[in-house]
Amino acid sequence: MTPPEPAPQRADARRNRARILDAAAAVFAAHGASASTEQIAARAGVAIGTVFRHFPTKKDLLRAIVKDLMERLTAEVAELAADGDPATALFAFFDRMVREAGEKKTVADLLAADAGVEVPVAGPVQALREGIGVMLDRAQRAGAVREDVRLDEVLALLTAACQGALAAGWDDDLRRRTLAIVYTGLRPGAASARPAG
Amino acid sequence: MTPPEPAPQRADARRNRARILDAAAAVFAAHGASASTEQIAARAGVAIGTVFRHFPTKKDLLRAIVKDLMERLTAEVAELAADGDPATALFAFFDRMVREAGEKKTVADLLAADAGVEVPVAGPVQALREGIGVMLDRAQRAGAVREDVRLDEVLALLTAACQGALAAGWDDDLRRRTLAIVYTGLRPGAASARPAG
Amino acid sequence: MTPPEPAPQRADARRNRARILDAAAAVFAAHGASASTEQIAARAGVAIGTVFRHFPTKKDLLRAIVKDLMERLTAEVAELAADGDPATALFAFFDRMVREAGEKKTVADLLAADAGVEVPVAGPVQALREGIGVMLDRAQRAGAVREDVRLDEVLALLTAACQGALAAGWDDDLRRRTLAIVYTGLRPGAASARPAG
Amino acid sequence: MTPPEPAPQRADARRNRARILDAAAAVFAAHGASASTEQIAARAGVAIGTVFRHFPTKKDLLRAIVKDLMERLTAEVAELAADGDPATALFAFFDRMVREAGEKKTVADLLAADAGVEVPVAGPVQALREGIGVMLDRAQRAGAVREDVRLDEVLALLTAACQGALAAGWDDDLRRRTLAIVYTGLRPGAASARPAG
DNA sequence: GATGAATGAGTCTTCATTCAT
DNA sequence: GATGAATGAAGACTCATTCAT
Repeated sequence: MTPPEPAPQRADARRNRARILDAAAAVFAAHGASASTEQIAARAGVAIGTVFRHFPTKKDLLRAIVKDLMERLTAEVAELAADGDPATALFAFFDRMVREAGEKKTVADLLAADAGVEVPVAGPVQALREGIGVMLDRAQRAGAVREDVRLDEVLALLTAACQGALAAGWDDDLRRRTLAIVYTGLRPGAASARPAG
Repeated sequence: MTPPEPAPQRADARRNRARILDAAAAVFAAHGASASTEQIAARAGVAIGTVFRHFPTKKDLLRAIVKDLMERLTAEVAELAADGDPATALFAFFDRMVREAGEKKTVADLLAADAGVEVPVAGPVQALREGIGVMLDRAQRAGAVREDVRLDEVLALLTAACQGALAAGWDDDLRRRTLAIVYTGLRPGAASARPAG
Repeated sequence: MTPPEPAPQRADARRNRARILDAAAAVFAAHGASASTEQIAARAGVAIGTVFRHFPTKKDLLRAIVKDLMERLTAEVAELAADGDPATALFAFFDRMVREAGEKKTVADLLAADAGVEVPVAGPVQALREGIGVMLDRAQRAGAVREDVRLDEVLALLTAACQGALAAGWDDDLRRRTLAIVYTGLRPGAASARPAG
Repeated sequence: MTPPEPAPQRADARRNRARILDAAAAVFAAHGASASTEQIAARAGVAIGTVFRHFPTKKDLLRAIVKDLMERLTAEVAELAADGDPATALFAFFDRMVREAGEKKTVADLLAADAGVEVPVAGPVQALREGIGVMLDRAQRAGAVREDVRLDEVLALLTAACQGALAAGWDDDLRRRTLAIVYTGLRPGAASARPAG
């Protein structure tokens, strides 16, 4: 019936909405999805009622964060897929996401289609998937990624790296070194390590 | 005052302790660390008071599970490090852990030094770290892993893979394909993919 | 400071006031006095601030509705008491009120001097009471109601019937049959049923 | 699966359960079903958690009170229907219920199949209905109630009287006088007052 | 030692009311 | 005057932890 959060009209409301979203992202990032709504309100500098006026449910708040993120990511993907250097776009995106994951718990949580948040990942994630698919394709055509690598594995590696960075708190150096190994695994010119079983 | 869990004397107490540990592992695996203590008591078939007699705090229970697991893993590592084929032991261990992670949430949670549980990973994880270090060393000497790979990256990759498998629910095939890429990255004989920045 | 609701001057204000009153009557009738003010505002097609500008308190709103109703009823009573057939006016009024009670929760709530609303029934209800008293008097003089019936009982019966109809949702047939019994009890020519104790 | 509240075994638990039930009856009677659970806990002299341990939901508490009451009433009805004087049992029961209604809000609320409490009136109320039906039958055979009165009207009158007494707070004298009129209406030997429409 | 009832702080959510726009 | 966002005090309910039995 009513659209699910159509961005308020009044300036203060819009400002608060943004503040809450930021605060929530930060708090959830720091303490996980079980952080209390009060904390978020406090951090956003509003009363708790305001949080609930904007997001009637904690789930709604989570969803909104994820959606926000999705949109940003999808845009990035689209841009890189269209304009980026075929040989490096995929890796650049990989880098960016993993770095961000270290900061925002949500990034990783969303990639894992769980989080108990029942995100309507259907549409948005598909877009992301497709964008990455395009980058993979172009990278393979450019000879930057071996032919037998499939999208599923790339997504799995991306998820894993994000989750890992998030959970273990990789610093810049560790992230670079670790991803380097992954990239090497993706590049052509090495003996495949396909295991027997 | 009292040492941190001095294995009870009475037979039933010892039995209960074990039951609770099992139940807790299962329940936490299924519902995450936010599962209620009541649930665990129910599954263990004891009253809630009994759980708290054995583990005065939920954290203590978590810690005990982690310790248990750690000991099991350390034993495995030690065995593989001592007796396994230098060229494959590391990969075998990798496989085993990632597979298990898909089943037991705890495995991954512990690897991530977080879980909001402040596990005293200090001692136990060090043992694991050392064991893996030995395997890495032997693998490098056997020419199965390139020289410039360091223990930190291996642990990061392991953590990441476990978390990824856990969060996204990799099936056997996906796990195999994904890890194959990682292993290729670890093997010598490919152009290093060390990125500029 | 300000008199208790000095009928606004501006045309739109007056219109809004009426709309709110109507909406409130309908909403309270449907969901009881615990319905939210937001609902009323929505139904009235105004913002919530407007409701509170006209009625600074929820209680004030309730009171206003009751007052409105009271005035309407009092007018009816006055008319029936003056112009109606002495022998039937009382019963006609009875019928009307009970029927309405089935629809408007408020009618009954107000008759019961409670509703947790502390209605200042003082003045208005007195008017109603007097009107009904007149009708009772005339009915008794016309021989339509036995002599020993007092106003208190009539009011009690009226209250009871309204509440009953309201709570149990009497349909037309049930209302007719049930009130018939009451009327028979009020009519002369039957052995009194005054109980011993 | 589990029975809906099988009376606890431990003495203190049983005692608390009873206290809570009493407190709830009193508090709900005084302030209606919207009274807060805290109030009840306070009055019962227990912590709020205890109330929820015994009755996981406010509704459950309401239900339990109603059930209690139902059982008591049903027993009374059964007794009166079996052993009472056919000519007076119905009126005696009427008296008793209306008197009680003045004290316990719940009595009336339950009779009205509403209260927003979704009482499982199905079974229990049927028992009550039947018992009253028997009393009505016997009264009619004994010539104490006119033939054309049906069970529905009797129940409607009972509901109405209870609600009225409850809402308006009839004192002993008013109750007696008011019910006398109703009883007269039920007795044979008066011209029926069936209205035209 | 085991049991399970009691405790009470903490969480999400609602809603009357206030106030900036 | 109207609008609708912000406030914050309750209220229902959960759950780790304590303690009488």
